[in-house]
Amino acid sequence: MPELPEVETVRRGLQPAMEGARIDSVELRRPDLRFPFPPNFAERLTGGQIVGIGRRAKYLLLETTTAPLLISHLGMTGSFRVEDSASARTPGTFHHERSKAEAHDHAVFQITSKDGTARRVTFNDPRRFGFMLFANADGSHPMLDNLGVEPTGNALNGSVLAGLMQGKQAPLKAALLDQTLIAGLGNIYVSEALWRAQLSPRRAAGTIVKRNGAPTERAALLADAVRAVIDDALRAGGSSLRDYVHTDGSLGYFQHRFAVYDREGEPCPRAGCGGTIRRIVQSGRSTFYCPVCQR
DNA sequence: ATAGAGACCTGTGTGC
DNA sequence: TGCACACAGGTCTCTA
Repeated sequence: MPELPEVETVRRGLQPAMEGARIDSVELRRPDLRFPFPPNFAERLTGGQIVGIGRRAKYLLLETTTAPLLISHLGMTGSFRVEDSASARTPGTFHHERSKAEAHDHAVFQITSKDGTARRVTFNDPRRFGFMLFANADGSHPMLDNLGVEPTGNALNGSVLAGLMQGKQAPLKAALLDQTLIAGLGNIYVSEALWRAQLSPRRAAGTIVKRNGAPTERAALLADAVRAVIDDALRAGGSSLRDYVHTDGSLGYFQHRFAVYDREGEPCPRAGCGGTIRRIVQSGRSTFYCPVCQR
């Protein structure tokens, strides 16, 4: 489920329940996700208080009073859901429904929110590409060390983007997915941003930079497009394709506004373009674009 | 250094 | 209905 807008939506869903909460217990239903849970994971968290929940790129960061900074990634299919403990197991729920919902619940946090409500926060992840790790005592971790600029706020502009792309032979698609350059874009929003900027995903990344390293008009347009698509998706609560996004089980709705993603064969939505959306594979992953208006 | 392929996992949809 | 295959919001590791 997760590119930056989805992860940030999850963070915002967890925050009211978790910030300031006490951790009463942590139950792990298997020893590992993508990586093994750290030693004494549950013990180190239990009894602590959650100071805050943050995000860097696609990583969720949970600060507690008893354990090192908790770094969590949702992988492809990870999700959190928050339930009041009292109503978590609704009487009358059919057995098969429950077992389906709980089939891949791997970690369960029992907490008492600062309003006094007992809640259950459950991490579910069918493919187990997600993980939870502890950072070093100083909050550093190799996974966080080489992350690029956030595509939110005004950190990313034409000149910054030009600096990142200068000299790169890789296609724009691959460069935009590189988390060490820009941190948070994924397969959907790269396709969408390139459509908005009318740039071909196959174009060599370095071609949006002038010889002297200055940004071209294309670089400025692309930087704006990246920020705009992330911002729009955030305001729509992210995109829900196969898994729920929100911690209360509700869906994001940005998927209804995709211009090109998963729209192979459909007409390009750009007024007057007349092109047909095409799907190609770049470094093993689908890219969607309009070959007529994206150059 | 840099670009691409393969690997990690499970579920779902498609076509025969 | 079964079965094989392709594909899925990510990213780490290995190879040229």
